[in-house]
Amino acid sequence: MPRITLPDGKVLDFSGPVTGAQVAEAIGPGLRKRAIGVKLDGGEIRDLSRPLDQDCAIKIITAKDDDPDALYLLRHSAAHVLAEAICTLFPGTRLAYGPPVDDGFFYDLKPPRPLSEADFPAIEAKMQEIVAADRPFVRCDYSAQEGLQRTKDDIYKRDNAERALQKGSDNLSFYVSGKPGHDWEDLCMGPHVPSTGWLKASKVMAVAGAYWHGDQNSDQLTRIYGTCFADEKGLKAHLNRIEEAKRRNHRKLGKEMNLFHIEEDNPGQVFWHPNGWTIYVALMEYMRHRQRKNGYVEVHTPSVMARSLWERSGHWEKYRENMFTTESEKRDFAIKPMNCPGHILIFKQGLKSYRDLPMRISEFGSCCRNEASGALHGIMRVRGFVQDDGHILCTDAQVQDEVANFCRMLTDVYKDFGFGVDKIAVKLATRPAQRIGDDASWDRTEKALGDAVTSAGLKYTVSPGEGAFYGPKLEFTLVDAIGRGWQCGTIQLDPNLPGKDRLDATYIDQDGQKRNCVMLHRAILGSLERFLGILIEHFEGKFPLWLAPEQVRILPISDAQIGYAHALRDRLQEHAVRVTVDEKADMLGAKVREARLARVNYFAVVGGKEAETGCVAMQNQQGEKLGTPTVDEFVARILAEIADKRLPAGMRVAD
RNA sequence: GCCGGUGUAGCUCAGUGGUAGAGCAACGCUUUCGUAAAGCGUAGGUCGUCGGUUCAAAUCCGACCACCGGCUCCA
Repeated sequence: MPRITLPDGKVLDFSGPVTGAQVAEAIGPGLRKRAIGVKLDGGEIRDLSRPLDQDCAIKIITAKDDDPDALYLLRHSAAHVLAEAICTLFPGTRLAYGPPVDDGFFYDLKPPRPLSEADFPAIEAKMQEIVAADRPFVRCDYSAQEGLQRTKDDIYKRDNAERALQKGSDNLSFYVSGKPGHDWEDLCMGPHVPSTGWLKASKVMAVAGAYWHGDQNSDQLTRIYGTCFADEKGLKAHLNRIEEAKRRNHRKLGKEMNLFHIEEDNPGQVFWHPNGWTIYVALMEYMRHRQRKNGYVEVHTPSVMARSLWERSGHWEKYRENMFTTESEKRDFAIKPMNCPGHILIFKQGLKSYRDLPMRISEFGSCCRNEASGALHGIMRVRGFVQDDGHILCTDAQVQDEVANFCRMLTDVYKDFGFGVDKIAVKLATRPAQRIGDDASWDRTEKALGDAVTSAGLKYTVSPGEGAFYGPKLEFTLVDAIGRGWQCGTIQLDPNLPGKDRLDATYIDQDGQKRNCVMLHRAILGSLERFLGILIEHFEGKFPLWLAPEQVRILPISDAQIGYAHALRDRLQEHAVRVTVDEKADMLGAKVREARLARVNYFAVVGGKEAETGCVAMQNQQGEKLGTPTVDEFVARILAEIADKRLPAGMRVAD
């Protein structure tokens, strides 16, 4: 006699086991028609056709693009349709694994021949056939033995089945797209939508390689990515978002705006051009200012350090593969991949008192890491980069305050780029299986980090087991203007590196005893290269005035105003405004067009009228006319906006 | 590093075995112009690199390099 509680608190009593479909029907036939699944007690999602045999709170899931549960169901089912289409078109295909993921789903499989984008139209056509047939997804449960028998010819599925049994399943479920024993079936735990007809808005997106179980030494599989939405509108919006991301691509804008380039012969290293370096320096100066305000001292440590130092820090053993090394007079050296050892070496100069703690050391640390060639990605993933790095050497007791202060500093910084607390996702990564330190200290430090986040007005989720072997960490992910996440900030507790067995950073405590510090590794922007890449995409190259490479362009209408234009330029330049004059023989319309396409923040049109009255005709990048202020007013407006670090309209964050 | 794709002028791209093209940008001349493209002209390429097939290769084959999408990696 299950009692079913609905989301609005209403309770339905049934005389016997009911299916999700029957509950939906009981609520209303309209709902029944739109229902695709049911969610139990906020957790498990179940097929509409399966019984609900116990009291539970349920949500009937309907096909909606804004419901993650609905998308999960649709995409999981669409993965089956994709797999069926490929198996039909390419007989002999072995299936491995096909889960829903962010933005869609994939299916890992081994086709008889390599698949490429050229195969997509045929696959999509076959999928649409399956969808048009509107065949039901039918769940068939088999005993372990029978289930294994059904997968015996399929090594990956067989492996999956065995794993499921090991995890404690007492039977194995298969889903048939249509009639059992007749239509295509796949070992799968479900759940699925009622029938293939729900999957009209699906699309094959990409092909990629993947390994079985993600293991490089295991079989190489083909991964086909697809996506599915509740309706065409959702799919179209998704495709538009992809187009939008392409428009904002930092590599494209970097070229267009002449910010940087990367030489083909020198992969992973950025050549910053004047425009790009202007932004880079502005970022660095900004962070320097923030760090000073938060009690950091700035240092600079060598780029090349001897092997012996890296051996003591443990990097030579654990991080060797990612380090560029060199040699001089028979001694090995490495280019630094991290700044932490250098900072500890500075700390260790001279005897430190408890009064010196916490010591907050910052460095715009230029690091090189030998990233795998396939991992390189524009300026987002490079081999040479600069971090807004910092290490806080302190006592255990100071950790929580230091982390809380850090969180506040971080939210202040992110706000200046338009990322309010609602755009910052925080993850607390806790103790991994392989770790040092006792459980009591992990309990304490994990709690300290969590409490520090909360006290800064942020919320966090826990990633169990994701911490480093020596301590827990926080990771801060920014959500950009088009909804993508970028992990930037981090703070990580480390008692290992400053410990006795490593670099042995000590201080004399109040009681005269020598004790080891703990250390917090922390960064807010992370790699400046990457952060700048993120900003390019976030702002679509239309930087706030304080960051923009070309803040003002003066457009004389004819050569007669060039003298006036130069005088205006000199006025602005006195205040270090980044300004140019367009002296080309073009007509005004062409100059305006170019200035706007170049994403210049403001342009000042000066013709005969303005020259006579000492004014400028002011306009912004968006093409809004902003009146004809006098030169003094114009300069004042520009300087005020720079000083404010004002963000583009619509991106400002409320206090 | 692995899988799939791509590589032609500064940029965007056309060119499937027979004399390397277009638009934009650049440069020159004319125009001196009032808010998203004035007109005419000139110049610009070892077709990613190396090797092979062929009378002949941007085009076909092989190797390598870089980039793109993923995977992996990120003590």
